Amino acid sequence: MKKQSHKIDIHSVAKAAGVSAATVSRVMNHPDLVNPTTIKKVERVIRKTGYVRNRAAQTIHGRRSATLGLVVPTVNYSIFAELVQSFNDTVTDLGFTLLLATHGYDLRAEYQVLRKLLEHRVDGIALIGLDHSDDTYQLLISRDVPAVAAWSFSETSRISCIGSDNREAGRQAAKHLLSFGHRRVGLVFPPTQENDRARDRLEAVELVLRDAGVEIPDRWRVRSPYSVAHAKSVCRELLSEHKDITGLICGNDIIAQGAVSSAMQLGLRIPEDLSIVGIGDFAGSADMFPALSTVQIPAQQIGIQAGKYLVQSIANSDVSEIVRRKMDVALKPRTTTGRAVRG
Amino acid sequence: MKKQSHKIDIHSVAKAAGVSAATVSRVMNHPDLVNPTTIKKVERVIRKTGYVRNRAAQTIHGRRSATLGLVVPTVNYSIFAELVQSFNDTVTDLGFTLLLATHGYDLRAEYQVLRKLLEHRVDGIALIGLDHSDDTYQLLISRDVPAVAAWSFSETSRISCIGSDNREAGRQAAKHLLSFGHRRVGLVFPPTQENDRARDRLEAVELVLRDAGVEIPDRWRVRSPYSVAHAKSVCRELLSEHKDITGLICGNDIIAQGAVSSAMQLGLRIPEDLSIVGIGDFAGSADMFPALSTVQIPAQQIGIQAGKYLVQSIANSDVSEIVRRKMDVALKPRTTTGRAVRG
DNA sequence: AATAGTATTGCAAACGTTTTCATAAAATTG
DNA sequence: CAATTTTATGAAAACGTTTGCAATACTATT
Repeated sequence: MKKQSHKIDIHSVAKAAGVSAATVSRVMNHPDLVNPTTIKKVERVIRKTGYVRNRAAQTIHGRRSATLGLVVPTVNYSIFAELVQSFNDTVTDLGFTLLLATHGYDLRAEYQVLRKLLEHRVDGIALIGLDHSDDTYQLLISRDVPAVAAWSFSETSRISCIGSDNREAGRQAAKHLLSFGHRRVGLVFPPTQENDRARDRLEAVELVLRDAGVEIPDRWRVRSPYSVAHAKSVCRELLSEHKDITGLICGNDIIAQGAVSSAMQLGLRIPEDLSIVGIGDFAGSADMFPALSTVQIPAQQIGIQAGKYLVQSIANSDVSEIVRRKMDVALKPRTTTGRAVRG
Repeated sequence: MKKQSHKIDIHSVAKAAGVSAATVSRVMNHPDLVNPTTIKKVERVIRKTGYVRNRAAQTIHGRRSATLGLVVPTVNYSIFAELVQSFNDTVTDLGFTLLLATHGYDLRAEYQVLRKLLEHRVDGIALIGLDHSDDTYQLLISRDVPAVAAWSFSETSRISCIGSDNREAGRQAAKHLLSFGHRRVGLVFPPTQENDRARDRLEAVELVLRDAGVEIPDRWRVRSPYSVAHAKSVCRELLSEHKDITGLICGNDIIAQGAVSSAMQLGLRIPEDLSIVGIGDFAGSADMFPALSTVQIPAQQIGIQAGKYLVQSIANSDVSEIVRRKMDVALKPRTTTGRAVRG
């Protein structure tokens, strides 16, 4: 019904309100500089005409684009769901809009999507983890756009990071299983090449086990991408071939869910016959049955902190200084782990 | 190392390459119009200088912004995960970048985020479902931006829609339970006010049950938001107070997962003591244990189709014509449902 | 060799804002 | 009441592209 003649720009609003374009602009951006009566008048016209301001024009003028880029490996499952949600909520409240991109755990693709985000002149960038191509780091630094690596923590990161120490997460998972006396432990992890989270976790797990004198034969080490179905299938194979395994450490909770499912299907009792520990504590892990023992990574907090940090460093335009914030992991012993009875 | 002096625009590239800005522009947008030798020359300079083109300037000129807006209720859990992922993959391949916004099942908030997306001059908009505020519909129509309602299907939708018939989904879920002889059935659904998917499903379920002569007392009808923890807690209460219930129909798979979890915790055997059916078939539902019986909504297909449709109708700029595409639902009988033994 | 076409390039206007500077009106001060 | 400060507004330049038009340099045709 209110089909406009399609050229409602700031000037037509200005004309209709009997003011200049400058005033309309100020009504939207610096209302404190304009007479309250004028504001009312202009706002009524804006509402009546259905004027929607053009951020592109604003951006081009050199102002902020009011957008933030978020690059995650995937939005499948709930792996990064809490992070995306809390990051988005945080920055939305602060007036930003989210440009989301995924790369499917391919760092070459990550570089490409990052470029696209920068073409749109995002005011800041959040990435997952610290494994990125050199091109990616170059680009981030040369454009000096505020950037933050979420999810991982490292004292030597090349850019700011807000996240957890994945080594610590791996360590806690392994120690948890050891504490129940498990010595025949299987390892189900995703490929670790371009994934510092998985790599750090796995390395720490192996270290802890070795230090405890626990030897893991290669055939107890299996690969699975982050997919319940895949994990379920590789675990079924592993568990049916090696019935002496009493514990499973999984690269994340999605894999652990697959592991639990396969174990139950094989008729194994959890945790009497088999203990399973995940990493992440994704939404739902606490409430599945049996409740998943896991090492919590505070995804929601990380999202909030990353969002706030980014917005703040945009406001201060203090891009140069690197900030590193460690978010504590926490063991969440639940019902998928227990004493090794067959041990 | 390649820290630029920070003013690399199309003109500096042009100068460095010894051509005009127009030519540089054409290299990026209409390479067929420029001499291959010149292309090479320009591309080398682009690479060397690290020039990243400014989409805002392009957008402002009236060209497309190469962005698409996607508005979903939430990205928590895996409810819309597959849709977001497949939509994103599809439109990314076609050269678009995704602006994502969430509204937390609040249609007032939805209007606000929609406005923000339009400020950024997205070339198209995808929303979830058909319940939207009048303001939202007004805005969509008055700006005549290509828009599509994903997830739901209705023959009388005010805008294009690509999705499933949620009535049909509800019908199949109810009939499935009836087919096993269940007559004492609990209903666990989210609030239905601003959620046409939930409302349609619930209405259809009630209709089918009534037609079959099955009466559902009000105390067997419970509300739960889409959260495993909430669903688990309300189901525990429901099931422990009303032990004669033999079947549960859940508003979606997340609720169903909570239901399964609570039932198992209460020591109920599934499906011997209690059958549970969900709606959605989210990633993981097939692989949990017990495998969830559910009515599949082809999320991935919907995402792909919605993406393609939007891009196409942008290319043809045929905004006016409304397209409605129905995506079939499919009952996926798995192991959480079976004959009513206590019936 | 002249002509007509085609391929390649540059010039400059246009896109819709924001902001600096200038000015006019109103309020404050002595 | 004059002088000064404050408040409110407008004119116009600037932001970085794209593209219509015009011009030039080739190529093919007669």
